[in-house]
Amino acid sequence: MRQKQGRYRPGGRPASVTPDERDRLKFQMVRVRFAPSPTGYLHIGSARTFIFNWLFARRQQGTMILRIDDTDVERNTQASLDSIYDGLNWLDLGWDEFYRQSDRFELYTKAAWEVFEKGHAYRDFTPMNAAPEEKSDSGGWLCNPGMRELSREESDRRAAAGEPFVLRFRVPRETGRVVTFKDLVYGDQAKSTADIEDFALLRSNGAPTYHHASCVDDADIRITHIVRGQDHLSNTFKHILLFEALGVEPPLFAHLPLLIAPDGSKLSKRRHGPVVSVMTYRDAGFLPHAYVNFLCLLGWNPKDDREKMSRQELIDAFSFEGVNRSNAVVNFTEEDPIDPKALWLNSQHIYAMSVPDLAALLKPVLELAGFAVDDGRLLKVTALIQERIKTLKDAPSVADFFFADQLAPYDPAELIPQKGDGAMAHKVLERAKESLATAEFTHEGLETALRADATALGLKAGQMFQPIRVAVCGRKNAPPLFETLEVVGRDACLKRIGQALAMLNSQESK
RNA sequence: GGCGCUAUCGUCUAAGGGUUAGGACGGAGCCCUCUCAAGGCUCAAAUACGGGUUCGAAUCCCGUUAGCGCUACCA
Repeated sequence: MRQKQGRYRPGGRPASVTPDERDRLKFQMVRVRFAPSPTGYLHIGSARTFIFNWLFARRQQGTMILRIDDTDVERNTQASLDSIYDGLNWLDLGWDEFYRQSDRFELYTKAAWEVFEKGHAYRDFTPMNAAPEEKSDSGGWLCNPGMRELSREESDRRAAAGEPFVLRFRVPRETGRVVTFKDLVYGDQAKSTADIEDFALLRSNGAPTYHHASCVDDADIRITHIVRGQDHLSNTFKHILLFEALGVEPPLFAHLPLLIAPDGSKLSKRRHGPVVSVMTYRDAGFLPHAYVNFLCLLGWNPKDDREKMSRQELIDAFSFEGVNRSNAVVNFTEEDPIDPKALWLNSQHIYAMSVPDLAALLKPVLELAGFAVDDGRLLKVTALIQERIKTLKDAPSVADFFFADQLAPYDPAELIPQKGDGAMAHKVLERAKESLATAEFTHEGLETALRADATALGLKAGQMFQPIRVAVCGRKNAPPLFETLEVVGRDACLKRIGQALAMLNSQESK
């Protein structure tokens, strides 16, 4: 499968392109990237950004690139990186090329000093922990006074003397120029250079900043469309200036509305807990594609009424025209941590699966719950529970009685039918015991026999069936009775009915 | 504070000058029915506020309010 190509394999070689290929691809081939920084697990908002990039790439027959933005050595951890891969692998979408910024530091350093030599950057020797109060005053925040105007000689002298500095971009604000670009989602954007601050390119430890490394990489790997969260919309003006200083044409931009919490705040692990991690949805028994489908519907629509869509349908329908501009709330509460619509969409995808496919997914879940799972029986059970589970994780609690040797304890009062009493339950179960011992053990045969029994006893169908259901399933709600009996099997049915009768007897004797 | 972005049912969204403002989730009710589901039908539920422009505004413009983002040697 093409999508599998880019899957991360620990120890595997990352995909790459040769310079020759690059020139060929440059010829208007769409190239997009997802660029997470490994400072935590894969956030659902990041996952959605990845998905939109992927959809656009596939739609345009372009290239999907994964780039790890790990320029901040202080904050990045291997554990975070691994959990991001876990999340991406679960989504099962894949990528075509891979880059890691920590492998490419020389590229950024070289580019930064080129920008400096061209006069678009200057050394700022202000100590790292300098008082920030100055910045909040009007105008003062644009740059640190004095440093911008330092002569080249003085700058070189202080640098040679070992004084630490950050390399800062020189925004051409005195020109009064207005930077503009057309965002594929948000439309025409404009900002005066007078309102753009001198941002850092290189830290005092020599490491590049996000803005710098990101732009240098985007230029180097020939990204054609930057598709990212709307939180970068304001940063884009800086990036355009940097692209120009680097001497390259800026790519196109498409910013995506953000995913937010029900109270309007941004999703955070501290405040909102595990709902912000994609792994939560895997662990909750979601189908990866169902969750992808759900995320797509947050901030995008196919311009018709479709909700449940296949991967191919999403690819075919995707465009930035369909992306809207306001942030989308992920609907969850403390009691109900999963968005109800996500749950519904998951159930829709489960219902649409073939029984063997679903059974294959259910098997490990049931085994994990401690059941010995026979494949033949699993297929039959799957058909019966398919419309009764919303997630894979629902299966053990819905299908337990098909696999357990011994039923979980239940209240014998549940055996008593509507408008009936213990005597009626007793009568029903005795009669059923006889019928089940001799009836043809298929759902048709069982239905014929048990309906005849109900008539013979002068009972309504429900009054006849409910005690049997409870005796065999251990609860009032279960799949259709005759199919269920058939799958449970004659011996187990008779045994459980016998146990139910014993429970009724001991109740009455009290 | 400065700059930028956004604003339709509780939530996700459609309608980009003329509709009884549509669909979906969730909620309520009914039907189907051996229970539970699934499915079908019905109901409640929205254009933040104020000004314009126009014969006509959810839609265009301005303002207000609210939310979000950027304003780091985080990304």
